[in-house]
Amino acid sequence: MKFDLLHTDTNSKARAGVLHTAHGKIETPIFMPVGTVGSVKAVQIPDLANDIKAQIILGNTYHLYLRPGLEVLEGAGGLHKFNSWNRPILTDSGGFQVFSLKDIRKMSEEGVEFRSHIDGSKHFFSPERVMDIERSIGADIIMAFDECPPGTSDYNYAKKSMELTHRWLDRCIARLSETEPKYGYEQALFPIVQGCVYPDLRRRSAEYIASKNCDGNAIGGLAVGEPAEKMYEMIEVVNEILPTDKPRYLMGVGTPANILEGIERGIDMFDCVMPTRNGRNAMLFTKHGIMNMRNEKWKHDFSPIEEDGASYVDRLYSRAYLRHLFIAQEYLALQIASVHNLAFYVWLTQEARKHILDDNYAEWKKQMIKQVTQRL
RNA sequence: GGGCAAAUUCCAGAGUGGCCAAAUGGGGCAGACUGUAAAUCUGCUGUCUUUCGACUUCGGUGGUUCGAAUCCAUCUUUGCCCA
Repeated sequence: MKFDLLHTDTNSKARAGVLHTAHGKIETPIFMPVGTVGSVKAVQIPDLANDIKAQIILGNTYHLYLRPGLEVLEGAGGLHKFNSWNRPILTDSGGFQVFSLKDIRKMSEEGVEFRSHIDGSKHFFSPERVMDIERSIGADIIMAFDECPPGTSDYNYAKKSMELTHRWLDRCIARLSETEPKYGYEQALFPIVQGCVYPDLRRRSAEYIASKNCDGNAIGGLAVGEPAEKMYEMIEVVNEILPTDKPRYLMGVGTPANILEGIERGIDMFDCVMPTRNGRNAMLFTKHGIMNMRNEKWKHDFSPIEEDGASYVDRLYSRAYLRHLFIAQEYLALQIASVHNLAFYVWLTQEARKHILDDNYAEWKKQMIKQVTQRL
């Protein structure tokens, strides 16, 4: 995997680059839609590719392992063939589920025992097991198995958790070196920086992760309950250490404003469920602000969803119609909102890229943050 | 023409003497959501007040009672049955 850093903004740390994978290139900074179970919820592949212009999507190791299971994924010839997305895919390792499923899992040095959220059955994830599963899924970028501790963790817990994540990383790397890709193309491992909101831990973690010389590096354990300012501070601390010639992925972030702030601090890749989940819950992100499409104020507003929006749905449908679909609980509402939000998110990162290449990112960002945080 | 039953807050529908401004569901209004256990969850939904609380409501009117959505009389309307 190769990363070309094209330009760094003069007045900020924002970067524009190109990441080359076995399934095509990714122009960074980029937002990556989340498709946990192998599907970006409510969105068809043609819309994802042609309208939203997604360049890479996510899948989740834990979810795909439980359902449909490895036999089916291997039988299909990997996730790309299974879900018909022939562009790059990144799989998360299940590390986030160590956080989100904290009530139905047990952690040890060896790994994590999960109770399936589907049927309660027991499953054991070790770093080695996770690497094997990610080989079977066949994503272009595979995440190391980590623990994502809550943003409210105390120093001692954060330190122990970070050290465990580091030991698990070594085991991931070892396992990967002992195994071959199953479908004949390269899979790149991205390790994950942890350390909660503690600068010295973040520094130590970033140094450790950087020393592994992987094809890209991720920052995890942010936007999990800590204040946004802490998150920005941690990004700054970590990005001083992570190599500039490798892509940096901020995991699970975030709001449009979070993403713009992240880009300014040198992040290249983002993913978040917010555009899809919040979209399904009637929240639209636009370049002019946030809209709750269930609100009565749209009832008689027959203007387009977003006149100058990035998707065809923005001009095809009116606000009043979309509100009607949400109120009537029509499936089409979920699809329109998801397509709109994802198109906006991808547009936002690609627009940021243009302004980085034009060397005026910082001032553009300032204006854009004002717009996107408004409530319409 | 006669008999029976019923009328409750936006709707449906509980409540059958004090714990009732009135269950529950729906509808309506607003909010939350950050590597997806989420097409989910939370709050409000008689009026006034920041709170405590006050006031007006259960088809109409008039009674009984310390106290009525609940009991009585009568009227109105609706449904069913008999002519």
